[in-house]
Amino acid sequence: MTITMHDVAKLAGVSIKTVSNVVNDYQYIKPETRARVLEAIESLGYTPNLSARGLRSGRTGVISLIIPDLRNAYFAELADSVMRAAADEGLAVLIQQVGGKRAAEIEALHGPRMTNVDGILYSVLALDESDVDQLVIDTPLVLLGERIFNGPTDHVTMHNIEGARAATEHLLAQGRRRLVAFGAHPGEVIGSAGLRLVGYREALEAAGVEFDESLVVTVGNWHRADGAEGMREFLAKGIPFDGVVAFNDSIALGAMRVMQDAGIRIPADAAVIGFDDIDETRYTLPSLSTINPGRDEIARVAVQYLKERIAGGAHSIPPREYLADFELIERESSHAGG
Amino acid sequence: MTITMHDVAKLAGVSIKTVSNVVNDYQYIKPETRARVLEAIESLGYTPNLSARGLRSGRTGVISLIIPDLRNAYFAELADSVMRAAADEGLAVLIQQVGGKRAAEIEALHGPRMTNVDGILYSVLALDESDVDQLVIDTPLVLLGERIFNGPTDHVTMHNIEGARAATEHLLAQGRRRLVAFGAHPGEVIGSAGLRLVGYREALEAAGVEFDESLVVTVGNWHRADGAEGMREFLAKGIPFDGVVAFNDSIALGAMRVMQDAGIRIPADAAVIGFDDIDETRYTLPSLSTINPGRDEIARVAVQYLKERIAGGAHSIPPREYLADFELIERESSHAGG
DNA sequence: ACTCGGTCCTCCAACGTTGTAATCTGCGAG
DNA sequence: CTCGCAGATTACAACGTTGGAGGACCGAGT
Repeated sequence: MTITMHDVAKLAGVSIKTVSNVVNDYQYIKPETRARVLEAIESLGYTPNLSARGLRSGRTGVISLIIPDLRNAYFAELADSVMRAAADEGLAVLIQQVGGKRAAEIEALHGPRMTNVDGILYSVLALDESDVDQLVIDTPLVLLGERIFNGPTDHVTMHNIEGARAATEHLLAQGRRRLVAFGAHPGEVIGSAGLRLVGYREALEAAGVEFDESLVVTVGNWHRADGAEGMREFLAKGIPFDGVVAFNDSIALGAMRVMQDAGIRIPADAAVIGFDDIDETRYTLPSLSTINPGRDEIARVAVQYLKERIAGGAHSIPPREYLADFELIERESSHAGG
Repeated sequence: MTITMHDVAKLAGVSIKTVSNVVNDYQYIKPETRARVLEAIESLGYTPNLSARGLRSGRTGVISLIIPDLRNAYFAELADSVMRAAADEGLAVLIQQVGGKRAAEIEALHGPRMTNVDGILYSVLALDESDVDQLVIDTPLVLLGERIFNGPTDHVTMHNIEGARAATEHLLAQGRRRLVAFGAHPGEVIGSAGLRLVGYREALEAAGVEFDESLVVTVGNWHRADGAEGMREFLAKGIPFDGVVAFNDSIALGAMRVMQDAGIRIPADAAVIGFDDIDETRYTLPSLSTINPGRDEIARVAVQYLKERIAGGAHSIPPREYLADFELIERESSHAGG
């Protein structure tokens, strides 16, 4: 039923190994033979069986991308970037959603799915530095995002502290002084939330503005709904503020909506800036200023690193760290004097 | 280096076939033997090699999801729904982005990646009914979305005409009479755009409102940017209107933004309703009324159909068609008398 | 004429698993 | 005490491919 190399070989009058050589671009093949084989492949509609290839060669041409949740626009766009970068390298992407659950992340790293995959891109959310042991696996692995630095693997991420600092400075430069740090995770030091809070504090300090604990708002998950709820609770306290540094765009948008319902004008009464530059920030009312974390660059470098690990062995060279450039994107939500 | 069934078998003192039987839940195994094997698996950290399994059994446990683009929120949410449904069935999902390009869609259906996959969920965008031949493949295939009806495969989608009709009637019921049909694709009859336009016209006719060609606005791609541009061009013509039936949420949001910039109050001056119920419609200002197409149901049924095809052979039973229930979600953008 | 190195191609085994069919054990019925 | 049968396990081959090694051919250098 299915067409194999044997069929192609027979039709082309060569051995199956020659067919294999043609398919794999082996250099010593007579142009004439190559043509004959390609013609046979074409006429039979042959496609290589990737399971067999994977079994024999140990390579499947598939990499896994472990992310919390595609519903979150940031991760959807990250997945998009990764898939484009992977496609350029001839790799397919198997996405695994782990919902930010610890057990699921570990399972994804160690489960049987992994033997079917040449490498893993893992956007860490649930694990932290105490889990470094979990990262020691035979499959090449590249980490995305924060939470684990100096682990045993390559790590590609953004300049979190600097980005948050730039966002904060941007609002401070407009004379805003009571800036809400929106999206904190209490006790977290090393994750995105922790680092971005550091950048926020650095900016305040550099500007000589005193840090006010009551302006730090915790938002558990970083979805729009959580942002809306976090802002609702914060407004209920009646604490005055004139700006919001949100640690991601989704919660910024959720918060903006609640602020507007409460009659707060953006940016006149309070400026807002987010993080991630997801697509919709361009089209909201007002459009949302944000930090572009260099997602395409992150994806490209991460796939590149992974490819090198796949080619050279998971632990052939020491772990690398790459920090992509960020960019502050000024939109209506933080227009000076707006 | 890697641990195989042989290692497990040796440690447990059984044959490798028994290990295989345990792994595959074969019914006739002494509980004691099973326990011994499981213990060996555990202590060695054995995971089955899916390439080998795939080669031998013809099943990989992976299905492919072909979609245009994850950046489009609708497809990101669809992918999310599909992955959850698939995970419940023990299937992993390999997403292939084809960017709405014809060649890429065909390649995805026929390329070598397909031999590595048990079945395909294909959200049709570029192909149409003249391409039905392309759909005749050995791999089980379930179609999502419009464009191809009565093809050789199962087809799961929504009630497009009825949904669009309900959306239109909703605005008509408020006394709106000059409703823009936003997102048309000229000449397309059978795709989402074509069907939704039919629903729009049906509703007008039922209400005795004359159809006005000048209120039909073409929007090529259904991204936010295209919606913004389409509305900008439409407004430039100065044609009066009091409502917008947008054929998807993304273009509705892009359009809303442009309308607001132009000083049009929503819903006071013009009501807006979209299609898809993507997450962000809840948080925009104003929040967007929309048609929930039953995405989870579509995903669940599609995966179910596919699983049955995988179990029973791609062409074991005649093609089925399933239309999910839709729901009209009324939000601020179409509040009566708003 | 003989060797050598480069081309081009083929043979064989192996990757790790599961389908098929065969074997073996015990136990109750005849 | 044998037969039959269900339960439990195993031997063997096969899935389609590629790595490794080797063979045949050919022209050039000695």
